[in-house]
Amino acid sequence: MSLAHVLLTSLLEKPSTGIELARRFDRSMGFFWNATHQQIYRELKQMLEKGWISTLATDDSDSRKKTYQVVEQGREELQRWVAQQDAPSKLRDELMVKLRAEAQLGGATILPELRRHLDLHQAQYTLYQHIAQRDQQKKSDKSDRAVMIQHKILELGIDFEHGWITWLEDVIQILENQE
Amino acid sequence: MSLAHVLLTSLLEKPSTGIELARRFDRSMGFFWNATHQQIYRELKQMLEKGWISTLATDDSDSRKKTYQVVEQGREELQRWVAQQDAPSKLRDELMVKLRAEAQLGGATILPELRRHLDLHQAQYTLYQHIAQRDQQKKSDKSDRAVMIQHKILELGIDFEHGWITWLEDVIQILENQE
DNA sequence: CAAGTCTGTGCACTATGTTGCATGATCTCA
DNA sequence: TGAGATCATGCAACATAGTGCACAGACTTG
Repeated sequence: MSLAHVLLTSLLEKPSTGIELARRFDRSMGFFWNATHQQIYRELKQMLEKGWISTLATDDSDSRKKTYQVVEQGREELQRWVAQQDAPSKLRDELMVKLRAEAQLGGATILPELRRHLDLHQAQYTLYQHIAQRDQQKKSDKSDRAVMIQHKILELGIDFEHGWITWLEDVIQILENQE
Repeated sequence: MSLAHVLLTSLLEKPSTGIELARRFDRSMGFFWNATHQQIYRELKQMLEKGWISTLATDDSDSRKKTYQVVEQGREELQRWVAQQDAPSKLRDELMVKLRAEAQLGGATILPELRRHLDLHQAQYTLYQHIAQRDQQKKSDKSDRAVMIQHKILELGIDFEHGWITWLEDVIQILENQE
């Protein structure tokens, strides 16, 4: 299980409420991990029980809103997890299965799906490029290790999207010519 | 749920037993989908109940071994699923979270993990290349649509591994120079 | 031929992820 | 100021995935 560790990382970057975390998953953190708000609330509750995080005292007491921060024990747990060896994440892609299924079934029903995915990847690619540009202007402080790492992670996302786009264009073209 | 559809595709390619399917997941099919044998047996049982597959009558009756094949209803279900729209699979990568966590925690404990992943991706890349070469010799029949699609899927795998390798080498080098 | 290993199937349990709904608090604007 | 939107939290039920263990039959070797 590592949703907890994703949340610890996110909370280290900035103490937040459940919703704020969920929203961050639609952005930067979500590029390589995503979760619904229910998962997040459930996990936060468990992390609180384990003593990895605590609520900020500064919270307005008449609101139900709770802001969480990482405590020492949580930091240690994260450190332990980072050093731990894990297998590379497995790629699990429905589109590839569909392609292969269609190779067996015959027909060209997959083409619209391929085109749709191409559009989606192009949109994602553009989005990443914008973020990269914005970051470059905001913090030209390249010496900061954390900034550099975040930039590199974004770069990987861009590379992957580019790979998808090139590949999809190629496959679509081949399949179109075969019809 | 789509493990069932992955299995349908695999069974269309060749009627098989549970174990044979599991083994195939360690190879070609496993490049973009994987599952344990328990998942597979469980799913096969349900697919049998739904009437998507049947057992081959030719099976040796004193052995418990069962060979499954896709029946018409299963073929229709697969056809339906292929045409259906789905969101692109989300990338979910622990290594990226670890990197980002380490950016917050400081230290360089992540470097060995990065090097280990680099090795693993290099091994995978080499494996894919070998398979591609072997396939090229075996079936130079490029006009076959199914063969072409399988080749393209492998090519995507190769592209991804190459992307990882380049990126990891780059990041490792940068982090090493910062120490 | 007995003991050990391998093959193939499967159950039970736990972990993780998803969907639908409920509820109180806060905001907003006519 | 009160009706409706929307924010933030959460429960319950369900669906999917993964681990650990068990067991029967086949194969193999001293």
